[in-house]
Amino acid sequence: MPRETFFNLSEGKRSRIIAIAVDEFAGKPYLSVSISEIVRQATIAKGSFYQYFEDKRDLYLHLLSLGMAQKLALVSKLKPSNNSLKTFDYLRWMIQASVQFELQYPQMAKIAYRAFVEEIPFPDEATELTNQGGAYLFNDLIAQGILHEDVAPWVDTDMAAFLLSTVYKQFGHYLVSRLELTTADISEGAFDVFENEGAQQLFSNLMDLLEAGMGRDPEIRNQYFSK
Amino acid sequence: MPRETFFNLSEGKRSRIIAIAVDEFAGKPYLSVSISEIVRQATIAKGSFYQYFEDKRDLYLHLLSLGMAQKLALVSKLKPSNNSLKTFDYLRWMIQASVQFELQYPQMAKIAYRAFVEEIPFPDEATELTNQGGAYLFNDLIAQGILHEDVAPWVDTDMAAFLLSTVYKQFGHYLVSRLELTTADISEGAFDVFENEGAQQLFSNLMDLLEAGMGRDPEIRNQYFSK
DNA sequence: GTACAATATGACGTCTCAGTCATGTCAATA
DNA sequence: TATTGACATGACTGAGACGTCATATTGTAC
Repeated sequence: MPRETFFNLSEGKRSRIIAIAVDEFAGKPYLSVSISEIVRQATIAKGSFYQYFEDKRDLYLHLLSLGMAQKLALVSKLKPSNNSLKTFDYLRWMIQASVQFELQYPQMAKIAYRAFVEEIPFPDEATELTNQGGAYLFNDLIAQGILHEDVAPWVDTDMAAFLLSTVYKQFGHYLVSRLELTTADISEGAFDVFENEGAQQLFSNLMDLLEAGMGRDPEIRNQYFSK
Repeated sequence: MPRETFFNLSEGKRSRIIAIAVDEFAGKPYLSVSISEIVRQATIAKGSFYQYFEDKRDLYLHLLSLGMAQKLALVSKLKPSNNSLKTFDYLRWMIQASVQFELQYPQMAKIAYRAFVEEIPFPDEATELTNQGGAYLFNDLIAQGILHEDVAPWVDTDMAAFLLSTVYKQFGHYLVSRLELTTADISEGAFDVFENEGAQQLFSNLMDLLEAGMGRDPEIRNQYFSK
């Protein structure tokens, strides 16, 4: 946790420092981010930094938790009022919301992504913060889906969860390159995946792919029961 | 390319240096790997290193190309004599071969993986070396699959290629954790995905998932043609 | 206006890094 | 034996890293 001094700072100064730090940690691996560079950009003294944060790790974990709070806020806002979606509708919503977050807060998303794929010197604390979106979420979803007969019973729950969480984590990247979105397109939340036609078509195609594979297609189901 | 001096070294010394370097680059991001540490472990002088390699980048690119050569060799060895596999059989083979490589040369696989997901200061040269396994391969595969009527025509080729290449790159990690393989299990090529029953079952389930989703299932096909 | 706490500062210590270079070693050749 | 050239060495440079600390400045309360 940042020191009290940091929270006593003026809103402007605080957010300027955070913005610069986010920029740095989104752009380089943890080990390559330099505190000296951050204080240079923020035009604060080195000593001031260490009055705000215990150390580099402290700043980094603070950014991660800020990002998670942002994501939670966005997801709550986007959550459909209709509470009992079918499995694949819910899945589609989850993926869309996650992609929307990535487009709206690309730097935060990148920091979280780095926490997954790159090594940081303290994996435990970091994964504790970012574990939203891990595979266990999808395990539940699929297990429920099988119970509700949305998902075929022959599906290996664990494997399907792997597949979904992998897609979940990577789909944002793909969508950006596929739709050739520029930073201008997506800055300031200007892009809404729930509204954009191209994005919706991609989601539909993806869900068709997944659902046709895992849905209770009569053919497959018969194969299963005939064994 | 390493300097001539390096190739004049005794086989033992050369491979010792390479093994240590592979270890380091597999264990840390590029920017965090230290030449000083490598020469320390290899008990060679700093100056000697710079007689073998131009610089850090030179060593790294050499490792990448070694890895790609290893992969190519393994894949050629594993290639089934039957040359005209159906799309999904071919896909299954590709994924299995890739996973086998990852199990047999886990460090090399990790280096290549890092080249994909982490930033390195010279992306162009690196991706040129590692571009095997990129999405364009799968684009071709699916396009051909549609032509040969193995793949449903409504499938978005590009999207499916994204899905497959993503799975392709990540499945090895998953298999290791799912089958709870230890380093002892997989060292020295002791593990053969083509023989192991648990692995084969997982591959079957994965392919069922994918094929049921993308295969020419009559139901889906009818939906497509009725539009 | 004075006293005291909170905040700001940047030079500094200590460390490690990539890369250099003058010097040393040694085997093969003449 | 003398020469030569390939290979080995590690102290050194200059840069940059994280984190500290003595000092300066600002702000608040009386």
